[in-house]
Amino acid sequence: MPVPLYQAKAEFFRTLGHPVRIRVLELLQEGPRPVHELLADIGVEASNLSQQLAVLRRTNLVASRREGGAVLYELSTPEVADLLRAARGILTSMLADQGELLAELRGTRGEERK
Amino acid sequence: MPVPLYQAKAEFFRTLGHPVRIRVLELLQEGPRPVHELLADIGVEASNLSQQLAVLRRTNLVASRREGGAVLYELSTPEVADLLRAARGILTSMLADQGELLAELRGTRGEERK
DNA sequence: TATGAATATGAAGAATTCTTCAAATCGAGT
DNA sequence: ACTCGATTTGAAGAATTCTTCATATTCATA
Repeated sequence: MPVPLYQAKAEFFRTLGHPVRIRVLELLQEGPRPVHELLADIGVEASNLSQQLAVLRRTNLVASRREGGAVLYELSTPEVADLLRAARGILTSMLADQGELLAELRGTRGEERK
Repeated sequence: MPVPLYQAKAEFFRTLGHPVRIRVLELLQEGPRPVHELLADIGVEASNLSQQLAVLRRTNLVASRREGGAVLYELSTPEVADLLRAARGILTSMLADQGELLAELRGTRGEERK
């Protein structure tokens, strides 16, 4: 039983534990996209997005290449889609059960915490 | 497109972003287990494990019930297994690619950090 | 080569999460 | 009721992660 693997797994999940990073990954599922486009879709400061992209790059979840004036990002492996799908499955079934954030699922907007 | 859902997803992944919590989930895949047994398998302080179990409980990833003198924990949904499997898939393929932590995968033990 | 748009980087304070310690709770058995 | 083992809780400082600001790069084009 590989011991420090748990550490690696935890780090991996922690990488996904940020709303901007999640959005980026979901957007990239549809194919490569330039930063300025991500920037437009997700509404955060450019430097903030860049920081999050850097995190995703470090962990090799995404890769970037320059295309003319812009930088394109893409998923480094399509398997990420599987993961996101699995997560979506659990989340919706859990939310359905507890029914707590169901409103959110329907787009009600709001900002509760715990 | 549900907006604050990204927040919920991020929180969900962050919940998985801790080595002890990952181990607990993996152990629970094999079925319900009493705390003292988890405690023996994972080598941490009782109060630490308890804190992590509390986190998993809050997010409804696990459920607990009392069985005589001990408290049993179990996954609240077996779908968690899918998620962990998907993560394992990505991780191993990524590690294989970069080959960086491959040694760990084989049980070589060690403690490097970037 | 100078200018500008796009993107990245470094650093600092704010916010969040971890770990640990001490103390509380809950039953079981006496 | 009392005590013991098992588990949880609250709190505080340490450690990590976020956000933001200022500045740096990089390339394209004038």
